[in-house]
Amino acid sequence: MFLIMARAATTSDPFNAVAEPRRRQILTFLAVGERQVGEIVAAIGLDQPSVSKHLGVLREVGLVHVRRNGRHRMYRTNAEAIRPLHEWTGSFERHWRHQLNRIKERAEEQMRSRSAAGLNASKEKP
Amino acid sequence: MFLIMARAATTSDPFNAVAEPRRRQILTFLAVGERQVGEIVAAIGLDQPSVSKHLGVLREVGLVHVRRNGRHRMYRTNAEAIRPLHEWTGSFERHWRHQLNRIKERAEEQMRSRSAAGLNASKEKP
DNA sequence: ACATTACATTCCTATATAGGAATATGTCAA
DNA sequence: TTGACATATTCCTATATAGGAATGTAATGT
Repeated sequence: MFLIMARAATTSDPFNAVAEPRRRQILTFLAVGERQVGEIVAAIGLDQPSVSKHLGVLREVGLVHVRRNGRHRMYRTNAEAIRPLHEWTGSFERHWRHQLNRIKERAEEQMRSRSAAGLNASKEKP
Repeated sequence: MFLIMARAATTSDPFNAVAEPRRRQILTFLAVGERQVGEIVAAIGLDQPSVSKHLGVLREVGLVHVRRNGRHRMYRTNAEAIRPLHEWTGSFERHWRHQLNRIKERAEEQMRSRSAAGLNASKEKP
């Protein structure tokens, strides 16, 4: 079917879908509650067709849910679909905590060696 | 400078950089400790130039750090750079918790109404 | 100096957008 | 029915890849 893969489709998974800043904006805007497309257009400051297309992508990966209400469509963020991203990034949490600890430890060691070298010569003012 | 924006550059921010599955694989592999390129190639099962290019992208957005060691280059994941993604996705945590609560509540209500309707007719076995 | 090893970079191409413009679809109101 | 309004979809185009092939570069051993 595909000979070469230029780049993964934005519709293939949430990771690709949220790579687009406007879509992240939309998700944040729709997280607080249901909004119709016109409201999103007004809030994001993008033309209506573009917003509809972004919503289409978000729909395909399940990041938003839609409900028809007369001639309006009420969109809302499906936070559940964002959870896998949170969990993947969270798998690195212990590593950044570890990195921070190393930095802190080095800083403390510097403090100690400095005060040991200068004794009370570096007290209060340089 | 730019007339139209086809799609944000992968080198522009971590969100775009981790949109690529192979790069997520690499980040996971490099999270446990320093590894040289050859080891990544062997582990990921991608040709060396491709791995080097992915590493180039990850380098540009600060997701990995490099250290030269003779003719080898030791790469490691910079977990700190993943933190913003974790925090952005985490901003939706209260929403998915809320969604889960609503689902749970509805399920419980169904249970109640079912046992109320069937009384003890639905006990143990259907 | 020279071959070898370990990576990085460049060139090429098919593909997947993202935005703009224009058009289609669907719904309500008079 | 006709019209107005709210959204979605289609067509077009410049752009940014991702992978494959080939090449460039730096460091080490002899």
